[in-house]
Amino acid sequence: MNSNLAFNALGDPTRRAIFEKLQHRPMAVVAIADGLPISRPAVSQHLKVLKEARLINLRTVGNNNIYELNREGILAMRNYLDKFWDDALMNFKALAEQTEKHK
Amino acid sequence: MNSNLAFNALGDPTRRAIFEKLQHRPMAVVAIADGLPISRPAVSQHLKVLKEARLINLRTVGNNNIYELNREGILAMRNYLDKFWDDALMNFKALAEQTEKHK
DNA sequence: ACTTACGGTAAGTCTTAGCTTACTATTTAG
DNA sequence: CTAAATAGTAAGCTAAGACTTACCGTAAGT
Repeated sequence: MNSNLAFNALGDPTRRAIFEKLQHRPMAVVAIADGLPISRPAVSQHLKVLKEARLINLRTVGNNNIYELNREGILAMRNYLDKFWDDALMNFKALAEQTEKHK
Repeated sequence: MNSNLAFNALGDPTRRAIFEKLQHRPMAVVAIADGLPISRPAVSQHLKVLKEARLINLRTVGNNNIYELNREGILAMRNYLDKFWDDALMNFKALAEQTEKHK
């Protein structure tokens, strides 16, 4: 699973802030950078990481680069956590049965 | 929501490795460190971060500190992603309607 | 009691990654 | 056609955090 990149991407608070900004609407880079306490190039670098993690998509309109959420990566993370917890329950159940048998 | 700590915690690849080890069964610190390419104290430090993020729990048995997954933090992350995507869809829908009206 | 195993904390080092400034390219506006 | 606006990349700095060694406590076994 390559949720690895996604977890890594959302591990940074600034990237989470950008991510949550894009929840409201797709935005151009300048708009994303507006309000954030870092420079515009720094934002570009964060966007690159989020894009490679498949958490956001790029759509170019003229000279504007519009970024928007990418359903794919977000649901992949959700599914990872779902499966993770399900598998954990399975393992714990198997472990409990084994311990029981061992008596 | 303080999934912030959780996302931060899982942002590190070593901590993800520890997290996934604990998926199989609860383990003592020495067992967790076994196989990992870092020292035992380093593992302790990672465990502290995971614990503060409510992703794992500590259970002391004699001189053994047994760590195990914490349902609370894991489901909190899952719910965060769920709600995040649902809200995004709502926003996009509202945005589309507004744009339509504007014609 | 003494020793061994477990494991958390402190202090210090060093690498990584996040940031800035500077530069370049492209596109739209006037 | 020139100017202004958008945005990505490069190079270099710096601070954060991941790691190590050393140390200390506590519990269990002999």
